[in-house]
Amino acid sequence: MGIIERKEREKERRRQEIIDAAERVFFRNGFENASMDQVAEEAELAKGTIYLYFKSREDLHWAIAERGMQILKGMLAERILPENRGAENLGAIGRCFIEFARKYQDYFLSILFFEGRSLEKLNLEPGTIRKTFFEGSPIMLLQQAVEQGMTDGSIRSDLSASALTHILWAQTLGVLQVIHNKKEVFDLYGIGREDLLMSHIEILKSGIVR
Amino acid sequence: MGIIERKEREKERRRQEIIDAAERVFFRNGFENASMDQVAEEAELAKGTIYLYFKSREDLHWAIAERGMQILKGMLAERILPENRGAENLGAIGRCFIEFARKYQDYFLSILFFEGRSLEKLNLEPGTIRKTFFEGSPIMLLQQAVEQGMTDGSIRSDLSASALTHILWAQTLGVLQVIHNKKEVFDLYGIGREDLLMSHIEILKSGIVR
DNA sequence: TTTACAATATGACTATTGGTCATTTTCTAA
DNA sequence: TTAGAAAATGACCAATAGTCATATTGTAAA
Repeated sequence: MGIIERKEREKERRRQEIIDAAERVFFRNGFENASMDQVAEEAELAKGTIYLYFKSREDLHWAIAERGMQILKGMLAERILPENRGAENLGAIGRCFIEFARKYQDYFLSILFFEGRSLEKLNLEPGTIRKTFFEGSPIMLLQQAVEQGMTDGSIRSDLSASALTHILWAQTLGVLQVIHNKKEVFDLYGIGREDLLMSHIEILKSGIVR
Repeated sequence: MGIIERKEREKERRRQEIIDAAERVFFRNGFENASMDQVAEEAELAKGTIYLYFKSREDLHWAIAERGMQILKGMLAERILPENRGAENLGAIGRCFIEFARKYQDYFLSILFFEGRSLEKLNLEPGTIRKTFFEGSPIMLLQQAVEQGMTDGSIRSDLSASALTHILWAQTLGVLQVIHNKKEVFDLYGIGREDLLMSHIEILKSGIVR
């Protein structure tokens, strides 16, 4: 029965096409302003069809963020070298994250969007959150580097690896978020955004490297 | 002309009453679900009247966040002791921030809300942002403690005080945010939220105390 | 007291938009 | 050829932010 498989492929392709269209609309107009009607028009489908593939606007938005997560994960995977010590890899990860935020601003913002909402009332399929934020997530790569660093002695090991991992992620996210959201305020006060990032990395290094 | 002044007082009082009502509605139903009709009803005013005092829903929401900022500032001011060294004060500030987030969760969330959006497209009166986030903001108290610590030698002084200040704020906010938003995920994986906070403080201390 | 005017308040109305569902079209297998 | 499943449609609904012509209230001058 090759037909069933073909249909599945077509279904998946349509799903991707809808995400493609949604990206164009969301990225062009901003997440707050883009409407489902616009997405439908961009996808050249009726609005009802969109809802056959995504159960809500949020769901569609989430799909975009997931793409971002995958891109980030791919970038990180390239930079983490097994022959390096944990601490070095961590530095590479930090710089990589910053590069990602710059290079794929739109994807980065879509990730930021969900990091900034309570997952509790997001009404996603059970397992989705776990999948996106843990298994298969960039955070896990971070955690591996942390664990390696604790083993090879380049990173302090008096804190739990998972706690340390999530702290690093959260702190960095917080800094990137603030830098992005308060752009013009920092400009106004002559506080260099580049400086903020460098200071952040430097503080972290002093805080965890042994 | 006492009448003009009385009218001004009454106008300000009405403004505060509207914020009171909005708080009740927003806190009860959550920021996303509360409607302006509900606020109007709770305030026993017509909806149009609300818009005489606040130019948008966002504006009203902002007023709530500002109250939160003032409460936090008051709490911080109590804990910062001039006789302490900068580093000690910083520790106190960190713990105080965490206490605030716990004790005034609703206000904390309203602050988080705006820290998580781009101020750029917030369409606030010019000066409002500066006032809320800089002059008269809790961040300034933080900065004073940082500067004091640099002077008395308890805090590293190889980074600019303002950069360090905003980094600390942003990192801590990021951690609190993630802890709040991913509650159940952390529970699921047995990562203690208390641990995360303690680790965060510990890492910061190692990173900036000299 | 009366009048004129400004400040304040009202609520019906509009426009936008997320989401639904009865109906139609397309595809597949018997 | 046909019956029925799968996919697609778009008119429609409900919720809600924001507006504005009208009404009410308060004040000062005639």
